[in-house]
Amino acid sequence: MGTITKALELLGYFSRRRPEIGLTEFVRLAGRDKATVHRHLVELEENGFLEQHPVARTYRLGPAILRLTAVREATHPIRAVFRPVVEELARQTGELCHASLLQGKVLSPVFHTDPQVHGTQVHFDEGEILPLHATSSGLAVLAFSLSRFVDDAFGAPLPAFTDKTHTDRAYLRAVLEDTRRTGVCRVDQTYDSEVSSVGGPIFGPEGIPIGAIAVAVPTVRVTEDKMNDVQQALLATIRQASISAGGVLPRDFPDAPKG
Amino acid sequence: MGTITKALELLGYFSRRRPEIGLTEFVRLAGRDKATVHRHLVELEENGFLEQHPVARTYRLGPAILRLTAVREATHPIRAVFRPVVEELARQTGELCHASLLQGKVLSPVFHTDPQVHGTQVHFDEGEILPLHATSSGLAVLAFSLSRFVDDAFGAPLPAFTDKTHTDRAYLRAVLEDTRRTGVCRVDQTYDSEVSSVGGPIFGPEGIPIGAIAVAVPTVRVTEDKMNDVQQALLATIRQASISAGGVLPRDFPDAPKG
DNA sequence: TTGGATGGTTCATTATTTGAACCGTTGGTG
DNA sequence: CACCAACGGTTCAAATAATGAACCATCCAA
Repeated sequence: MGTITKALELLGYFSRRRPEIGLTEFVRLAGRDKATVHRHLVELEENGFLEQHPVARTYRLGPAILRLTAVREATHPIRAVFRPVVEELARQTGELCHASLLQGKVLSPVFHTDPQVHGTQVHFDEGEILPLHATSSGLAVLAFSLSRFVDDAFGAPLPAFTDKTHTDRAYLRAVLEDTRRTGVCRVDQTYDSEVSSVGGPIFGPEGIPIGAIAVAVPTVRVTEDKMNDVQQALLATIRQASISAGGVLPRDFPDAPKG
Repeated sequence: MGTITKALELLGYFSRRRPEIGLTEFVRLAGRDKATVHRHLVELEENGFLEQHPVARTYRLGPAILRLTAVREATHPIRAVFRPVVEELARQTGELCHASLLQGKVLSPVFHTDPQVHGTQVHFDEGEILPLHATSSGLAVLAFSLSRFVDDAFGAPLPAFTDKTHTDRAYLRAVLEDTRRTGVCRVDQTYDSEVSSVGGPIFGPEGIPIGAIAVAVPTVRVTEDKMNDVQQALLATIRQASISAGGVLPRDFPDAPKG
């Protein structure tokens, strides 16, 4: 494994639950020698990707990350596009909604919001990369991707995240078929216990998915009527977000039924 | 120079003016062999820091940047803190305002806004790392930093950016003295021709600057009255932004005069 | 006072990176 | 239509950087 990859993976250990990490904890997480990890941390810090607390000596994500996001948003304002439509979807559905971008063969969350109208809330950690096969977002992306991409994705190991994660490829391909018919994918506790979700793809300029938007519903609030409402709202959101992002929907993408 | 640094520096070549970069242009910018640069780009892409356009083959900043920003903001929401105060300052002053965070011995811009009330506007590129000695933001940070930090900063070469950039250290130390007295630093075309600016420090929890906010004014609009108004507004903004960011002002920080 | 946990450093050894040389594709020009 | 320039991409022997075992310093709890 390349040295660059080893260093960048250190950045991926941060999360809402783990905003600051010390050297020894990094060593545990990375499984590498302390001297090696230390040198990577110093070099990331020298380049602004980390900053070290002067007293506690723990590290956190640094200003270069923020600066590069500002650069990216200045020219491809995808977060600015996602925010209003995801916030409106959250308002309509009353549930946590999140948007993510395709990163190789995983999804990288870029924005989420929870309207906080209920006593219980889905926990969402924006640092958590999402698998394709075990999430509604991921399956929605696969459903509208090229065959080669799907073959590659299914060619890799498919870990189980809950005891309801589907790993049978024939079954998953049938789910993709169904998603193509309806435009969105519905899953039940395949990634998180006690959470169901409905996800739909966001299309890029070539009519191929570049990301996804999903609505997460605690199973205690799942009813058939509610999930149908969520699905309708999501179909409209997908359309709007894709167009706002400069994308085009495939010609056979299902229309949202009127009403 | 470490391999990690070489790779991360590639990310720094992106800007509003240069949102997408091809392999050959990277080679020119980095001054390294094509095979080396290509391997670094591939490894950055594999980790989500870059994505490659499938047709044009150019690279742009990738989703991992956005995800890590979401993680950082979830726990240290500095951009969320800066945005309202910088937008209000821009509304009050009618000029481009920007906030940046200290990154080693440079400033890394994280948010800027232009109220666009005038026909002419200052160009601002959020990818551009700002030097300390040649900007009002930088000098404001230095004025309230520890002596050792200032000595280190002045111990490095001090490049000139315009023919009005001050590089005489005694002169610059006098500017720092004046800034400590007034709380903010005023400069005239030291970094950009035709642009003057007033900058002030943002303080962290230890009462030491962690960044800065500045107002940039095209020299055609500079009057003594306007710059005094800008200075007053900025003093209030610095105080508010520091407190909102969980910082404390040094006990001898000058009060904004009443009125 | 001692021991454990943490952050940090050194340098011989090992692994990775490097870049000169090469290949393929595309588009413009004569 | 052929050629050339510009660009993206690959290979592998040689060179360089990275690695990690062993060590040191500090702090805090028992």
